[in-house]
Amino acid sequence: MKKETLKLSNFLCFALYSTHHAMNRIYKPLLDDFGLTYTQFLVLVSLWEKDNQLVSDIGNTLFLESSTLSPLIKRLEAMGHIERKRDIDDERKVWVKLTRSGKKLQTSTHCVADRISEAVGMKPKAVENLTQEILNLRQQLISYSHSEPE
Amino acid sequence: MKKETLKLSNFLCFALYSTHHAMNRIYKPLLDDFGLTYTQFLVLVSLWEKDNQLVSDIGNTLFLESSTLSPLIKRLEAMGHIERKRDIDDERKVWVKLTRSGKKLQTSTHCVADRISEAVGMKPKAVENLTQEILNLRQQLISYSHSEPE
DNA sequence: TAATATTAAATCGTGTACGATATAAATATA
DNA sequence: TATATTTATATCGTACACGATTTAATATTA
Repeated sequence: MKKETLKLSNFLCFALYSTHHAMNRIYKPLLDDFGLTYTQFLVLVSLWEKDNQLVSDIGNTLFLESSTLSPLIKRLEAMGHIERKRDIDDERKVWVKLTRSGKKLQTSTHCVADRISEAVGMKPKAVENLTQEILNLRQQLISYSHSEPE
Repeated sequence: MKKETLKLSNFLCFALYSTHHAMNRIYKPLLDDFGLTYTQFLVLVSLWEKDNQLVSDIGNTLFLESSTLSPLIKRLEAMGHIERKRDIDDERKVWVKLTRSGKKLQTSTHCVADRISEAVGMKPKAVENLTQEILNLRQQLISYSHSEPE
């Protein structure tokens, strides 16, 4: 029974890991049409929800470090989807704002969400429930991280 | 209500993505003590479950490509945890086998599983249920991928 | 048997991801 | 005011992760 617990199929972490990858494999070809990666798409989603955010705001929303976001945001800027602007009062801060092109992507990527929803193939209520359960777990893990110094 | 659907917090994919990362942040310092990354750990778990596998077997188990596994397995070999050996009858195939050191790690990493279980903080039955629901979703996503040529 | 196709693993290029560190600016303290 | 500390972002090094390609070996077919 100790053996049973060690089986890969019983690992909650592996379920999360492998299912995330399975999801990403569906997203990839869909986002390729727009020249976006999944993480770049997430940054745009967060900006569509609330435009004009600091790099650190986006990091807090997506749980990502500046070492991940800085190059990624520069790529989005190079593609013309966002603009970066230093804060006038506090030049350490960088504001990230959607361009016309970045805003337009919100409409044109509607089909992506539709296809994902189709791929998931669950009733909206079931999706909502599962999402909430996973978010509860995330909350629990983050609380544990904060409580443990190491 | 269209707007509501677009909120990041309602994205099942983002729940998976961010919770996987939250899990990884707990694993990392624990596995650091053994000089392992999470993916390397998964390869070892799969070998502890069944020793002497082909690179492609491990890929099927973990849903990873040879382009990910080849360098990773070489690192595990350099650390002395596994051995690679070409098949005699079919030299395209590479068998991956645990060394004494790799086998020993199974015992010494028991504490890692304990800490993870503590961090998750759910009853075994609840963990099992959530894991199964996520695995069902993975199965659904993979089926969809296979049914869609693109 | 020779030419072709398939297969298993490895390599290459791009893009995350993170910890550690650097840089520069703002704030706190002496 | 000079010094120290903190803060926001960026850079660097390492390791995934994937698709496309390569290499070498095996299998198929003409």
